Formats: sequence, structure tokens, C-alpha cells
Amino acid sequence: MSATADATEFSLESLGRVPLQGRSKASLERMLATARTLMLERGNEDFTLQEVSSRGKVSIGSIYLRFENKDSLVRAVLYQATQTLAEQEDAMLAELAASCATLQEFVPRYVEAYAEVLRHNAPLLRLTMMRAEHDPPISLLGKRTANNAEAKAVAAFMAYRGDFAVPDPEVCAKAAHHIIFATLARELSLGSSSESVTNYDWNVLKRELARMCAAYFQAS
Amino acid sequence: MSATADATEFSLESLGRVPLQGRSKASLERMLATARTLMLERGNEDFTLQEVSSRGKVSIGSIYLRFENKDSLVRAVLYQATQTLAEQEDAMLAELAASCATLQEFVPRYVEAYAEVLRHNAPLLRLTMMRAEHDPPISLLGKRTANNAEAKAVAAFMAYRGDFAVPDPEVCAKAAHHIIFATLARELSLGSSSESVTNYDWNVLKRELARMCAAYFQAS
Amino acid sequence: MSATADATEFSLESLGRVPLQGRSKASLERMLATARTLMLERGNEDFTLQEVSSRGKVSIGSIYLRFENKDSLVRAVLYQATQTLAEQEDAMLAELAASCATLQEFVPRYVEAYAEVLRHNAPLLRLTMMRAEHDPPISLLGKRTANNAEAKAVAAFMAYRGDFAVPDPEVCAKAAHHIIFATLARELSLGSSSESVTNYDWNVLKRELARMCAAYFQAS
Amino acid sequence: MSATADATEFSLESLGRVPLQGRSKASLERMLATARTLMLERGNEDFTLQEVSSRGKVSIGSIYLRFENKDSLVRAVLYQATQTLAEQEDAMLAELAASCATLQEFVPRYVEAYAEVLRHNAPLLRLTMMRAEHDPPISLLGKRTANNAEAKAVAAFMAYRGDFAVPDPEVCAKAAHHIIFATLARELSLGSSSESVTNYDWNVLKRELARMCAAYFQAS
DNA sequence: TATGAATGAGTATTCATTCAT
DNA sequence: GATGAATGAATACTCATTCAT
Repeated sequence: MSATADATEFSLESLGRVPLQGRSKASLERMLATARTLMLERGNEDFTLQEVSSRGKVSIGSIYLRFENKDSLVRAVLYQATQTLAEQEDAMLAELAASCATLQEFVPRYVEAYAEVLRHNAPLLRLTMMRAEHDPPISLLGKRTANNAEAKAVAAFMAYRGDFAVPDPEVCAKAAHHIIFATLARELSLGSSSESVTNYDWNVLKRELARMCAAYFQAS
Repeated sequence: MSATADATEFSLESLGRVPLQGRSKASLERMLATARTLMLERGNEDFTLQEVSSRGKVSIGSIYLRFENKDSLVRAVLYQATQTLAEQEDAMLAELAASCATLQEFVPRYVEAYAEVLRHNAPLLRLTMMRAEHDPPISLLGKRTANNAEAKAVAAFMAYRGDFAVPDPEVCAKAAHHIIFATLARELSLGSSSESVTNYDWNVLKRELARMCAAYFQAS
Repeated sequence: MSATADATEFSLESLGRVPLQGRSKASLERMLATARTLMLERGNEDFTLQEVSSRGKVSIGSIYLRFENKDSLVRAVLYQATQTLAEQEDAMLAELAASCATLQEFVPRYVEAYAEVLRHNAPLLRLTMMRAEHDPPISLLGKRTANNAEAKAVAAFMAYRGDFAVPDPEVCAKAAHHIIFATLARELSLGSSSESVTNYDWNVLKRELARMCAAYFQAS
Repeated sequence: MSATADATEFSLESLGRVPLQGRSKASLERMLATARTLMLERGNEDFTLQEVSSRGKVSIGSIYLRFENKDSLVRAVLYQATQTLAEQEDAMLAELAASCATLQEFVPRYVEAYAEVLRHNAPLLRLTMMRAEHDPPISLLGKRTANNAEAKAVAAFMAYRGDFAVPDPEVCAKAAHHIIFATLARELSLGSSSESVTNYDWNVLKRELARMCAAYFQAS
């Protein structure tokens, strides 16, 4: 299942207006990059189109030529970020699949690797999740992305089906993925600037999460 | 550890301006109730003071008599919500402690009861967590509340110390609390209006979470 | 002509509301003193009645019991300041009259002494003159005060009538007073906080002003 | 010394935002003219931007496109007024220089002409002087303007150096300029709407001022 | 009398969006 | 297509004044 599976529905073309080439494309990329930079700098969507215009060397008119309104621009940035996250998940899972022989080896490395992927993408992921609360298109994007991530994670676990002691490995793998994602995301505050919101030790958390999953999978 | 432990530092008196009685108190309560209602209705803090004034039958001036600015009013609403949540956690833990004989009995009932408490308080808890990202006083409130909740949860688990098979029950109890809270919170989207952000079945999640914790505590 | 000649028309009683005694009088004085302090601190009338209330330990209600409105309070402060200035002018002229034998001796000492009186009273005098622009009662007060000051100054000069070389000493004395007052006032910016608005040397100005008047009076 | 000597530092471009042409320029001029009209009508800066917007047929946004804030607009009006005054002083001095043969002829005509220039510009000059009290940029503008005016006046007097009887004509010219300006300004109340604040006869004042200066310059 | 809590009209400023060029 | 100047609705906050107690 590819990270770009939903490209048609959520493509820039669907969020923006037209396929572009050359100068126009470069200009579109400057808009997106500038908007993303501003969102990362401020941790929210409170940038102005004037700022995008001046910092990104794009005219206000150009922005409205590509995007229906400001929301549309923000959505495009979040869509790109979501794509990136999915691609990194894919790569991470592919690498682990190639290098882990057993479930016992896989579980802690998965927690560790997933934690780093999420940490890296946390700021925009957090904005995506916040926006999903009141923005149906982003909510839909979030659900699809989450479902894809779940499917991919479960498939990765199932490669080690024989190592599960429980009678229902799919159910457990699915639950484990949910729990791992939720815990890591929460501890990252999904974007908290510097320090964690809680002070719970990040390494301890990863270790115990792995330990908990291992016990869960081995319970008879 | 009482739910009101931080009352001095985060009391309405410290957030607002004065202790009140009678009509004044009623008026203050109308402001807070109206602001809370608006925040719940919209899922964010984008209400206007005009709205609080007209819907709450309080003059704009009265609001500024009690609160330094709009932020201060929002903080007071979140503070109250945090208090309420802590009180419900206290009550929930007290009741479980009185009625569960073993850890095996306690774990699933704790997950279930905590899930319901969080679900009930999710909308404002979500706003609190969002605001904590950029509002230091609320960030501090959130950290203290989280620490208190952790301490209370660990203590509750430790009442069943003898039932743990692991050599380090405190560490496991702490991790379990973090993981349970994070998972439940995420699944609730901490305030998602109607349906869950993910479509993962809420009852399955609760069941598996309990199962996972049980396995974790029994691992040798 | 006494400095209190206009007391009836501009008395506190006329500006405020009632004659007072004891506690009430003390409270009235606190209002006035606080308002004056605030006006001096800020160099304008932009204080609030809340500030007068809290700093002066007077209730808002009390203020409205003594004064019709804020303007009325401000006028009372300016009236008092005007009284004080007039009294200091009186004292200054009396002293000079007693100690100067000739016009030649009087002129420079008058310029010097008047300069110091104005410097001392400049901040509130400036507020009075500014307010006179758009506040008829204060404009009237200003005119009467100016007329009184003129009459007193001319009388002082006329004590040395025999020392004038010009054929029209009254005309010259009157003009000299106008010119001295205007020049000193302007150079003081009538209340400019610290430094003069212009950088023209204050001592040179006083010396030349005296020299000019002396020449003027001696011209044939 | 030209009236536009400070143009670089205090130009509209420095106070506002951009150089303009055509429609934009017309709109900028409407803003300034409307603000100036309102300031003259009321004798102070208490106009609202809504008023400028509706009376001047400019949108609020346009104002903020040209000026950082309301203060900036007010400063621009005062700057223009200061420019105008300086230009009229230049013209007046040039004309007198061309038509007066002697100091005796020059002095009364200078007082007369300067009085008329000040009378004409009094309302905005008064606002400039009031604002200078608490607004550093305007204070600086005022000081520079005053220094320029002094230099120009002294130069004009010095054209008649041979006609001075005093040993220090520069010192006297400088003092005379200060005294003439201060006296005229005060008598005009620098902006008093209709009548003078004092009731001293304006023509008498001008005559005696000239007489005084003449005597001063001729004193040996 | 005296208090001070309550009132609400009034205003500078921001910024997404439009549209004349 | 491309530009960026112009628009104006929307909103937090202040403070003189009132009036219930």
C-alpha cells in the first residue's frame, strides 16, 4: 500500500487549482514553502498572506490564482506534510522488515524507529490533528492516513505471525499500533516546541512501551 | 493528594481579580458559564466578548472587572475544567479502590472508568492541551495536573503491589498510566465533537488496553 | 489688587458643589492633591478617576459628590494652581518693590525673579493655557489672571515712573510685561518636562531681555 | 538656508511608507487634507480614523497602507504644516531683504510680516508645539525648525550689521528673534480659535515690539 | 451621605479578499 | 495571466458616569 495512494483525492491539484510548469511551478513551491516555514516558526496557522507574499516573493494575486482561499493553502501544506510522513513510515517499515528476524527483535526497534519518525514530523502533524477537529477535508485526510498507517503497521507485524503466542495476532497488532502511536504522539505533544509537555522520560517510555507490547504478544 | 492541591496558585482569584459574593458571584459565574458554553459549541476559543456579554447578560465592563483580558477569562474556564476532571479522577479511584479485590479485577475496570471520565471531559481537556502549547500558565497547570494524576494512578496500582509479577511494579504502573492516558486521549481526539477521529472501535480499544496492561504486569 | 480677587467666581465652591468641613474637607483635598500629582506626573489630563480613587483613598462616588464631572475636577486643580501663581507673583513684586531703588536696578531683578516664579509653576500653567484653548471657563480664568498680572506688573513699574525716559511709560511698561511674560513662558515651553524646547541659553535670554527693556525704557 | 533642508529626515516618505503617483497620491492627499481639516476644526488631535475615512473618501485600510498608525498620520500633517511655515518665512525674509534699505526700516516691517505669517499658521503650529511636549519625533522637528528659523532671522538682521549701535549685533539679533517669536506666538495663543487669549491690542503689541527692538539695537 | 460595582458607547488596528490595471 | 493597492468588517479594551446598597 503506497504512501501516495490517495494522491488523486488530495493532490495539490485538487486543493489548488491547476497543473503548472516552470516559473509557475516554482512560484507555487515558494508559496507552499513559505507558508510551511511560517507555520513551523509560529506553531500555528496565524500567518498572513502578506507575509507569504513578501517573504516568498509571490504576489497576493498569485496565491489566489492557485488557491481558493487561505484555508486551501494551509490544507495544501498539511497535505504535503502528511505525504512526507507516510513516505517516511514506508521507508522505516521496509528497512525494519529487511533487518529484523524475529518479533522480539522487531518490536523494540519498531517503537524506536516510529518514535523518531513521529518526532521529526511532529510540528506539522500536530497542526494537522488540530485542524482536523473542525476542518472536514483535513479530518478525512487524517482518517485515511491513520487507516493506511494502521494497515501498514499490522502487515509489518504479521510478517512475524508465527512468533505471536496469542490466539488473535491481528487484533493484538492493531491494538498495539494504536497504543504505540497514541503514546508516542502524546508524549511528543505532537509538536510541543522544545520540551515534552509531561516530564516523563522519553527513553524509559520507549523501553516500557516495547516491553509492554512484547508481554502482550506473548500472553497466552 | 487532593484535586484541589493547586487551588492557591491557580484559583480563580489568582486568574481573575477578586473574591465575590451574591450578585457579583452570580455574574462571574454567568461569564464563565457563557464562555465555556461558547468554547464547547465552537471547539475553540474564537468567541467574542460581545457574545459573552449578550448571551451571558453581563456587561463588557463587568468582564474586565473580573478578568484582566480575554486570555484570562479563557484560562479561568480551563482551570475550572481541570479542577473538575481532577475531582472526577479522585472519585473514580476511590470507588475502584473500595470495590476491587485484585489487580486482575482492577485493571480492566480502571481502564473502563478512566475512559469514561476522559470522554466526559474531553472537549475542554483538548482545549487545555492545545493552549498549553503556547500559553505558559496553562502549560504549567497541565504539567501539574498530569503529575498529580500520575501520582494518584500509581498509588492506586500500588495498592495491589502483591499481585504484580514484574520485579519493578512502580515503573510498570507509571508506564501503564502514561500509555493508558495517551491512548484514551488520542482515541477521543481529546474533544473530537462527535465521532472518533479514527474509526477504531472504542470498546475493542478499552478491552485490548486492559489486556495489554495485564500481560505487562504479569510478565516475569 | 489681591491674588484672590476672583475667589468668588472661581472658588472651589463654584467649581465643585458644597462647602465642607472636617473629614469631607480632607477627602476633597486628597482628590485635588491626587489629581494634581497625576497631572504633573503625566504632563497632561489623561488620568482616570479610578486612579484618583485608588491613589487618593477616595471613592468614585465621593468625587461625583464634589464635582459634576471629571472636567470640573481638572478645572479645580488648575484654579488652585492659578491662585498659587498669583500669590507668588504678589510676594515677588512686594519684595522687589521694597528692595529696588531705581528702575535700572528693578528691571533685571524683575526679569530674574519672574522667570523663577514661572519656572516653578510652569507645568500646571502650561496645562491651564492648553485647556484655555477649548474650555471657556478656564479661558476666562486665564484672561482674568493675565489681566491681574499685567495690572500688578505695570503698577510695579510705575513706582519708578520718574526713571523712564520715554514719554509714555505706562504703554511701555505694559508692553514690557507682555513681552517678558511671553518670552519666558515660551522658553520654558510652559512646562516642558526637563530641557527647554529650544536650546537657547536661559541665562543669556534673561540678561538680554533685561537689556532690551532697559534700552526700551530709556529710548527718547 | 532652505526651508526644505530637513526634507530627507522628515519627509512624508519617512513618516508614511511609500512614494506614490496618480490615484494613490490623490488618496494620500485626501487623507492628509481630511486629517488636517479635522484637526483645525477641533483644535486638537481628537478625530477618529472613521471620520477621516468617511469624510475623505478613503478606506481605513488605505490609511494603514500609508501610515503605520494614527500618530504617524498626525505627524505627517504637522510636518507639512511646518514645511509650509518655513517656506512662508523664507519668502517673507526674501521680500523684506529686497525692499528694506536700513535696519530702521526693516525692524517694524519684519515684526509686522512675521506676525502675519505666524497668525496664518498659528493653529497647526500650536498643535505642533503641544505634541512636541510628549512626542520625540515632533520635538526634534520643532527644535530643528526653530533653529533654522533663528539662523535665517539672524542672517536677515545681519544684512544691516552696519546699522547696529551695540557692540554685539549677533547676540542682539538672536535675542530679538527669540523675543519677537515668543511674544507673537503667545499673543496668538498659537492657535486660539477666534479672539486672542489676552485682550492686549495686537497692533499696539506689534508697534511696541518693533520700538523695543529698535531701542535695543541702538543702545550704546 | 458614601460606596464602588456595573455599564456600554466608542476606537485603533488587522487581514482575508477583490479587482482595476 | 499577474500584480498589489484598496477595501471594510470585525474585535479587544478603556473609562466616565450611574445607581443600588
